[in-house]
Amino acid sequence: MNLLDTLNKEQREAASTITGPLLIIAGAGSGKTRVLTHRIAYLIEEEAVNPWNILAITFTNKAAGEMRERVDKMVGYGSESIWVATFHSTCVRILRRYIDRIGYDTNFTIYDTDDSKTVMKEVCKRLQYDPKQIKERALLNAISSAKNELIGPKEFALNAQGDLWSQKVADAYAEYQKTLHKSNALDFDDLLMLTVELFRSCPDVLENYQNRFQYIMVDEYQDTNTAQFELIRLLADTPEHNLCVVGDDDQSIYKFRGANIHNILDFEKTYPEAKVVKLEQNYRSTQNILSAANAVIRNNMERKDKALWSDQGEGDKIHFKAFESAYDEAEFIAGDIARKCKAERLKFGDFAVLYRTNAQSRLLEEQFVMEGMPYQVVGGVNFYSRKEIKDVLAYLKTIDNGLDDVAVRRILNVPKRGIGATTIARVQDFAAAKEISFFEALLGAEEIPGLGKGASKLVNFTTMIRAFRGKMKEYSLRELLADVLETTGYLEELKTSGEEDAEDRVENVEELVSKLAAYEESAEQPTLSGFLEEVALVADIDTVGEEGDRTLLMTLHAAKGLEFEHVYIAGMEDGLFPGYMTISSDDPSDMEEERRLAYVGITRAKKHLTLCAAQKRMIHGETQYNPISRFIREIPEDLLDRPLPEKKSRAVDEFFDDNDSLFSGFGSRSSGYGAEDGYGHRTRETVPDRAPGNGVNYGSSGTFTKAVHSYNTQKTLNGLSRKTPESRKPFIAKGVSGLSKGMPVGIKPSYDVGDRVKHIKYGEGVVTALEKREKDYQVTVSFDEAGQKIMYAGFAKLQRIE
DNA sequence: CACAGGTCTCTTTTT
DNA sequence: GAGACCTGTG
Repeated sequence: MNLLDTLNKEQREAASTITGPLLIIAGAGSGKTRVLTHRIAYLIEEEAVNPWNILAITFTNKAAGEMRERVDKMVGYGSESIWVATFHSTCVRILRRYIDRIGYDTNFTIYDTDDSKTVMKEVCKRLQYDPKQIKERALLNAISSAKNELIGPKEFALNAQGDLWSQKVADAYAEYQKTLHKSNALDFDDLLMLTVELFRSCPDVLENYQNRFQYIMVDEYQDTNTAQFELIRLLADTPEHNLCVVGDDDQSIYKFRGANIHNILDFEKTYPEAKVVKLEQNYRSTQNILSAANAVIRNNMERKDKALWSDQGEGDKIHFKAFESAYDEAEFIAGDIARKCKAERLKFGDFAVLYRTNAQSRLLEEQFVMEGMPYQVVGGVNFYSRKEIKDVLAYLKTIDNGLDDVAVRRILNVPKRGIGATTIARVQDFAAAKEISFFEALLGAEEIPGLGKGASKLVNFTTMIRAFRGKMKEYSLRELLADVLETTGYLEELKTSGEEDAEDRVENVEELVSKLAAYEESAEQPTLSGFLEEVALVADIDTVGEEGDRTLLMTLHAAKGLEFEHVYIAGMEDGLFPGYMTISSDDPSDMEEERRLAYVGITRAKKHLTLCAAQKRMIHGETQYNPISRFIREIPEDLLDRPLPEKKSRAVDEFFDDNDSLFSGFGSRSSGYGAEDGYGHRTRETVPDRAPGNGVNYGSSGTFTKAVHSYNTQKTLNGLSRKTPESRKPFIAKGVSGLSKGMPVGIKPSYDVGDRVKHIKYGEGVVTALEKREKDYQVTVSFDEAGQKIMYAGFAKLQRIE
């Protein structure tokens, strides 16, 4: 049997075209990964290509891992020598070997966004920039874009002439880069830019890799930026141009990160001899879902014409639900999934909830906990950017590379060693004057003038670090980390800090310990540097495994490449999705990008798609009233299971003209609203409370999940009473800060003074007071563990217990 | 030097 | 609503 027999005609053509440039336009769900893996197998088995000569590049580690796994299954011997990696890790591997050719040390560390920010703060201080006028963030964004466009500090300065802001950026860029270089550190963008620089300035190195990578494949090509484009172009700059890129221009959603959709749109201009194959048959979704996706994406101008089709039949209509509030929306989604799982014996893992912004996960998460359902939030705060993890890693980095100033300074006084700001400033000045690193300055603490007794504290610190370094030879990595946690007293301080989430933090540190242990076991030659490097390049999506039956909650961005039987998209409102920034942008391509995101979201669903909108929700502490998303209105009505409320475009202040039809954008006849369809106000009492005590996700089987935050309503109270700032944004209800008109008074809770109640976060306690307030009941509870708390009944969601 | 409390801003998306 | 930042106090 032929290797390619199971492919359709187009797929087969794509997989068997092996010489010259090849562009595969692969619509969502068209079997792209299948084609890539078959192509690799075909190269090796039919064309006798040496696996060693194959390079396959992806964006995420997860994608790389999956590809590797699938290729392994198809290709017997030799598949391990295929180079399958992400852009960033590919660059790291190359730079570790050759970066000394362009003036860096091969033992460089990688700075994440947080670290970059710390450096930039420093730079701004040095350049005496007014933090009110010049934001680090803006500078970093400008520098990042420059790097993505392969513009180095010198070239940037040349271009900046005559423009005041650009000149400020140019100075900061130069200084920033100098600081990084001194710390022997590279940021994410450097990895790409410097690899290109290396190739350009060292033709022998480039040639070496060109010889090795005779067959190059790039996945998700629509998301490449200029640096990535150039990197690939250089590698494929051989007489044969054996370059195969796969992508879908309709799924280009990373413009904010420098992705240039023209890389894929203009592929044929770069390589006039290129062959193009379009994969339009979709094997994932029903026709109704595809028709909806097609209808939405058709509104974009900048795209290659194509239309997905399926032979799986029409399937269900698209479900549309509108709710009064974001709270109702979340309640419905969690309840609906719970109900379906129970009634139809479906698995939680068959469901995913997608949203535009990470902030939306909170309400959903709360509801999932209420329902006692297993779930995992993907994204949000990356595991490796959590404070406690960064602290511990900073110790390891300091031990590994003393030049990493950011790491050293991070932990110098963590846990507290009585080393304050003045001392640090003196060390800093000394280091700057002597042109040595911060750590080197610490080593010579006695020579630093004006330190007084502070000097001995610094000596204690450096002695400790040097002791760790000394022990590295005899220690395993695990032992080293255990020693660090013990000797520094970090874990001890964390445990006794009394902070509310101390427990979660300790768990996270323990998680890190097991990650290190796992690394040490699986790596061929485990080293501290190796571990730190691996850790620097993981994305949150990478940690989503197959195992465990739980519903995934994530942003639309994170969902790219995934598929689920049931998909819910929450927050389909103009102002949120498409976002406010997009709506007010004068660049039409911004809206196109947003629309592509909608397309990505819709095409994640295999069988059932539910689109949700809420007429009001809190954003940045303000209550916003948003109309239904234009993307929903772009879907033909006959594909939806219910008619949309009439669209009206009335001015914002007219919202409040009459109380009866307050939210005209949603249709005053209230058709389609949750309350009357029986789902919108699904009561909490109907589902047994299986919620775990402290937000640990039921059944999440070892994968890291974000802990549920407390909803301490003391803060809410402040939030509500705060004056709503004068706002220029559209769709924001001016002057309404939740407490004023139209808000119903909370229903008297089911518990009373003297009852025992249970709170998600604080555990059990006794109600000591219950008072009616303007908007809600204020309840005071004396918790067994957490002490007395005052909260609003509507928010606290207390459960009465016997 | 450490900590508590207040103010301000903010991201939309992330390797 | 939360984090970063600033300020005043012990």
